[in-house]
Amino acid sequence: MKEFIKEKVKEAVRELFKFENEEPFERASFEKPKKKEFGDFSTNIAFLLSRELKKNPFEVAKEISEKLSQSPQFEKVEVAGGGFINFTFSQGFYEELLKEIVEKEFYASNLGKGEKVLLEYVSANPTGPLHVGHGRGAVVGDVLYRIMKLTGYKPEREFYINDAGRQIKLLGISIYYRIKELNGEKVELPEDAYQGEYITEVARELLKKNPKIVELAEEEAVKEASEFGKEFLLKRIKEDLKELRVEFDNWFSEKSLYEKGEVEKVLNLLKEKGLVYEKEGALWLKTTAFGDDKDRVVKRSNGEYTYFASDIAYHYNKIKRGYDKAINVWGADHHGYIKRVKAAIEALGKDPDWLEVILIQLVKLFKGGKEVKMSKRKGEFVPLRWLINQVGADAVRFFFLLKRHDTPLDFDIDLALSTKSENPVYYVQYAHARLCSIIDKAKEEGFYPSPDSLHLLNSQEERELITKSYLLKYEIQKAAQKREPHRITYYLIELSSTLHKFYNKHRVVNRENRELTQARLYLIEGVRKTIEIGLKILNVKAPRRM
RNA sequence: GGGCCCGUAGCUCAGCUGGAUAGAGCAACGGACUUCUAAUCCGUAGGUCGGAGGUUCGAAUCCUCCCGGGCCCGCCA
Repeated sequence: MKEFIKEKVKEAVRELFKFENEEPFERASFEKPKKKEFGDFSTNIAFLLSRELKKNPFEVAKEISEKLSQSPQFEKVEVAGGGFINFTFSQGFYEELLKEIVEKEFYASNLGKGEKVLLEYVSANPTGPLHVGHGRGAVVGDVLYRIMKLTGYKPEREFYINDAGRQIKLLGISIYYRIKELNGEKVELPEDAYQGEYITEVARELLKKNPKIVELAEEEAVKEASEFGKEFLLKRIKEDLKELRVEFDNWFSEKSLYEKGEVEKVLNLLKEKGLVYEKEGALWLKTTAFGDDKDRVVKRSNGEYTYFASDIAYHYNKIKRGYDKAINVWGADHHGYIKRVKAAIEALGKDPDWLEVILIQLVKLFKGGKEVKMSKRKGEFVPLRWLINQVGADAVRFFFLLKRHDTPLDFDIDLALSTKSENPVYYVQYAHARLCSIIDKAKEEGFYPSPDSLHLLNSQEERELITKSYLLKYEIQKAAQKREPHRITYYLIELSSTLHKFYNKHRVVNRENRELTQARLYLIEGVRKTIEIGLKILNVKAPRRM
């Protein structure tokens, strides 16, 4: 629709003004105007062209509109507001759109042109169950993946497992102490140990599996506890993700980077470039050469590599795997880290814009008007699983996409459980169920969708349903381009609203008028399909009955 | 001190690569069920888009400064 109008206008401009430069068309807006008096589609192209052509916008707009009025797809083409060109579609054009909606994959496109994109998200440490913050990142990543797939990108999903380094050792220590405790010893937990209840659970499991662990020397036991805990908790994380319907193509292990010597290799590479130096017994990367505020340690004076070091190796690995683009979904608390990683990427000879970082802001839970919090003292977060059990995966997914990912989200649990229109999940799902119910009812009475008499669909509400449904295509494109999956939820709420409005004004099944009934059923089927696709992108259920 | 993000209706937020009279939902008030699902719809009311300048034919949107809020600045991950 948008491309169609753009092409039409381009053609007209070429003929009228012998103007070939396409650049203004890229900057111009071709949109559905907010006010319906302004027609079905509108463009500001005349304003942009007026500069190039040295003519006043109104004149330019007028010439274009006169030319295009003759096209069969438009009922009228008018100039308003000093230079906007407003298009009103002809009945025939609506009919074509509707047929495309019902019969084709109208929502897919090739915007991404086969670009290979690596989407990395969640990447939680296997040192505890997922919390709600992880969940938000998971849903954003997962939905972005679906959106990019529909727009012609070649996305891949990856979870980076931090299964090496200090936090894993600490996990082992924490479990070991709990084992001692379970064994009747009185223990004082180390300051920085993981305190959560789940640690005791892991300890109990380990003790069940290998009761002899208590007889081992501390170092040995801790090592075993680390290994066991890591596996156990990773499994738990995978279960949590499954509950949320989030999947991955690759599970990438940090430890494997060390085992294959990739960390060492990449540091040597940087050393050869003269970007790594020694100071105070530690190894530093000269990130300041690429805009960072200060240089960063990659190997500590005690001989251990930093997390940053393996991250450099990880990103080097991503580069070597040949992706056109890498997108990382991170918690907002990591934002100070972006510059450093981008500096490393540049140091490795890659354009730092190759890496894009999507920051996920905090999620706060509210119930009964009060914030839900876990014990702050123990540094615990609300587990994702708990939230899913409260409101269900559908509501969790939908609510996580109710706001742009970079703004803090207040999650109202009572609202998510409400079965009124105030709850947007129900509002949208209800629209779908309502449509199914009409179609079923019609079937009982012997009516079926048919495109034979679509000319009867000429009311304001019907036309709006058609254009609104078709807009899904452009919403998906915008969401992909701007990496903003929440646009789809907003779109669905709007489409549902348009549908409910139609429903309250027009009756679909009408025994007196078979032609109109079947044409409307055809329309309804198109809308139903559109909502279903939209919900599928969010991976939220589209119920036939509620 | 440096950096990033945010400030839009009573509340929660859309809109932000500049475009026409700034939009939803909730809350408030008044209506619509002998009807394909009232889990819905219609109407009323509600705004100096934090403030001040600037750029422009045109600014919620871009630039500068100020005010207010959040987050980050470790040989942690």
